[in-house]
Amino acid sequence: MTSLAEENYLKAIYKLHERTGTMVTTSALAETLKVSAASVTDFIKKIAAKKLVSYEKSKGVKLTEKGRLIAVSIIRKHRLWEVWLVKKLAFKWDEVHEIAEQLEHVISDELIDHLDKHLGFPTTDPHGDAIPDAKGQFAKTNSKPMLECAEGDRVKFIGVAEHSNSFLQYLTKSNVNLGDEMLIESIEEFDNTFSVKINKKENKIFSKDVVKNLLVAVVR
Amino acid sequence: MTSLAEENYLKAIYKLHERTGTMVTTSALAETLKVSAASVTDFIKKIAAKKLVSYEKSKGVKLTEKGRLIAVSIIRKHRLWEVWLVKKLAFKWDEVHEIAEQLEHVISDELIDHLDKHLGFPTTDPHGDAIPDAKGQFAKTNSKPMLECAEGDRVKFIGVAEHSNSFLQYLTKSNVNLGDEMLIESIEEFDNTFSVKINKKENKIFSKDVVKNLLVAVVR
DNA sequence: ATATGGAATTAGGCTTACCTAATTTATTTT
DNA sequence: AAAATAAATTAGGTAAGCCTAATTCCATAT
Repeated sequence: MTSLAEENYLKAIYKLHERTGTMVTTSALAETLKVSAASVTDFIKKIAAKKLVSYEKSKGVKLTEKGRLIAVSIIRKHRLWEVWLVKKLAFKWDEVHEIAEQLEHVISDELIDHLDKHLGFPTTDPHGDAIPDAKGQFAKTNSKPMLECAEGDRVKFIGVAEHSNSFLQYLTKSNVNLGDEMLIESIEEFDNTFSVKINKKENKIFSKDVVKNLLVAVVR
Repeated sequence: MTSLAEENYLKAIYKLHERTGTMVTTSALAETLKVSAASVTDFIKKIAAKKLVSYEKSKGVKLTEKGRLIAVSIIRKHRLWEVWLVKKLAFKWDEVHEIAEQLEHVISDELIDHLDKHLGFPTTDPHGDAIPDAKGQFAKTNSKPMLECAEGDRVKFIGVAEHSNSFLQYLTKSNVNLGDEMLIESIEEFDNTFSVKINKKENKIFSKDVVKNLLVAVVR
């Protein structure tokens, strides 16, 4: 049995590790889970005893394979529910996170299998994040932040590195959508402002804060 | 805030009251919730303090209007999710209860509104139970157990009084489905065995245990 | 009116997941 | 290398929701 708290800890550890590539610290977990550091230390000991994480005292934690599989299954569920909310229930991409945070904890493999089928076995969620398969495998993508592109690159906008509502709403308001093709016409060297032509029509100016969070795949 | 335990107590109180028409006893709640009577007494005091139930010591509890509204909203969610599971995800009517028991606790009025719309505002669930509206109102039906019908009655099968998997599976196996039209050809007075013609085609024999759990509406 | 058996409540505890305050450990700065 | 600072851990506690055992309440039969 995996409790709600356990699922949330494992997911948080997974995401923090993905972001930093290092062991996950007590303070980082306390921060993301909005609990005290003391609570984290406590809890970590329990899940370490269950072999869900390996724990080096005062250094941090890492998921074991067992823990990773649970974390990935939660992420799979979260992302499938997000697809459902957007595709079938007509929610906007900035409205689905909190609801999916609840739905992801519903336990039923059959439910997830049926949902996956109902959605046509999607491989990415509404923010462009990959949906792992039932075995915990991610299809690998070749996306990178637009910030790393060069002038003249023709790219496709396939994901966001930042999931805050304000960023998502900024994109919506600017009529920038997943799947858009973008031609990078010029880059202002001084402040990394990008001048981009979208879908061969409109021209847009993106600040550095925007382009570092736009994930793109180079076309051709 | 309403906790998971609270939602389950309120729902159980609602259903037991619906069944018996009287105050709900500690032992009945302990039985349905699978907890000890002592736990029930404890918990009842807490929800009584929150004015969700009125409690007469050693006599039982009754929902207040506040408590009833919460209970009904859980039932509404449960039944809408069941419709979704059957209509959209192709589950069978005997497979949806446990999953809906989890989904019913997801909190988001917007989600339920969107789901309701996605399903075309259904008024009954896959077992024929009425789905209350967002204000907690039930459309009233004129169903009764087939046991109360007379020979020659032409009725429509619109619900089940018993939701056990074994009964649902018996009906499925017998190819008896919600919406079927049934003509009661004869009733064996001795043991209340009913002889019924279904959809003007097949003849079926139903035992008393079956006919008391088939809810029907008289046609014409 | 009283005894009795079943239902309900009280008393005292447990576990989970959290907390604050105090202490220890690790990392930087001087 | 010692001192200062930041991070992590330990100690001791809380609330929710459950438990068993002991006690009290209540309906019914005598």
